[in-house]
Amino acid sequence: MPAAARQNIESPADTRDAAAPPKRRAGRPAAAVLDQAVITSAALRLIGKSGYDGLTMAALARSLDVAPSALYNHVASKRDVLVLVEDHLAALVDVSAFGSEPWDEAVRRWAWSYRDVFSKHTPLIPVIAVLPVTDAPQTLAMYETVSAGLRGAGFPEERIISSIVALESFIFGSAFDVTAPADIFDPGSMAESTPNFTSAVQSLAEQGHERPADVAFSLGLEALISGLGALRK
Amino acid sequence: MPAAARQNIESPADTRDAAAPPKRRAGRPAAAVLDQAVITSAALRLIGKSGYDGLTMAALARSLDVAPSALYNHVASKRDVLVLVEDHLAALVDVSAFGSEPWDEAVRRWAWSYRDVFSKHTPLIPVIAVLPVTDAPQTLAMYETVSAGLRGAGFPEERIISSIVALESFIFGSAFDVTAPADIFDPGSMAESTPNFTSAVQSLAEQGHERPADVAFSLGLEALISGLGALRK
DNA sequence: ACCACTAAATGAATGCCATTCATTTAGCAA
DNA sequence: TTGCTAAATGAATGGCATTCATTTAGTGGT
Repeated sequence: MPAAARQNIESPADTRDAAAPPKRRAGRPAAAVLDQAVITSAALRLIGKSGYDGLTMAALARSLDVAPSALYNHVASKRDVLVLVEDHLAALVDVSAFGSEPWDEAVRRWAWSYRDVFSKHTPLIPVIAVLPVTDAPQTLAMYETVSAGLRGAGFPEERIISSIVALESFIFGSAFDVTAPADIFDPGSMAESTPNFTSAVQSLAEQGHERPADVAFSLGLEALISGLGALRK
Repeated sequence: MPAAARQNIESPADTRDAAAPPKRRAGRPAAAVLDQAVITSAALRLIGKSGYDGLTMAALARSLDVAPSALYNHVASKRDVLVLVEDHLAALVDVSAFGSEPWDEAVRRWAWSYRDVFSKHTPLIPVIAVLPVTDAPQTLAMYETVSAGLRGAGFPEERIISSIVALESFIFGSAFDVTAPADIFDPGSMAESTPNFTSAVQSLAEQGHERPADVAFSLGLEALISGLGALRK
């Protein structure tokens, strides 16, 4: 299966229609049905419709009107499918402000965009966080842009990667936070034994923020931006 | 499916009791074998030995010399087992510096300890991050201590929870980072097309830090501490 | 024009998995 | 003594990712 090697994610393709044409028995098709781009966009469609629980190799194959085993001619494992999806999403993260805006504003827009994209795809985070950059070219391209931006802003060379990692860690953690239920901090019957926590929760609730996760994200992000910025040359 | 191959719980791979005990047929035991504490510690032992991939309901039952279905008398689902484990770990996080040290030093110790505990248990993070506090009393106790500490340090009431969430998001993200492979940032064949990133990686590597993840964590944590601290009353 | 080779499909099989359920029985309360 | 219930069993269900032998349509070489 030499063709199953990863890399290079192209743009999405067609929308497969549901009308089932005459089913061939086996053998080489008139034209190859599958490739990594087709698999990636089918996976994204499936995730959008059924969530990550619905993303199974069987369901993915079904959505492409293909046998599950056929996928393995193009992908070595389900994890590979997740990597393809991840790299596709990385291209959606907005890095456009690097080069046109001051560094801190560029970081701000990048971080919000990054969090927003992956808050809808939190099951990918454990995959991304330990994924060698080589396997994800779009992700690598994002890092290149951010690195260049920080260097241009006067970040010392040896602190650029650490700064990105710190920001990214915060972003990933915050992406989970977005998906938490609204009442996650309701102490319920334990309220009496946790007075400080309970009143802090109450006090935040009284502020009536629409999305409390945004408040925490803004707070942390601004702290990181000013803290990291203070260490520039 | 052949019933013979389905379940062999009488596997000799038993760590608990080398002497084969007389196996009862069914019915109520002389004394109940299982409860949540027993299940929790067996799960921790199993995770320590085989990792989270090895934590299956079947393996857990086997380690307790019990049928898999017996677990469901004490736990509603595998997720429940994970919650039990999570709450056990929360009790290991060091909050002792709150009350005996200045707030920033207390936060520092808490954060490092929190990260260290969960960096060995990253599969729990997607569970914790959306878990209502009511379901995890030890975790709630931790929040109470931290809340009290921040209040004592002059944090405005309505910013306490957001500050904790920001710190916790950073901690969770950083816990993943600890488990990343050492060469995660090796650009490989893409080095030429990513000069800024590549030289930043190179420059960090030349510093020769033993654990690069610790550098990023320290950098981000100190930024958060000073940024959040600046907003006190 | 033939032929060999190979990429890309099939469908069956493997060995997992979590969870459900009818059944059994020990021990306690009445 | 009777009857109820908690806590166990073992079988069954319907998933899951992955592997493999097999098939066949094109393609490149002669």
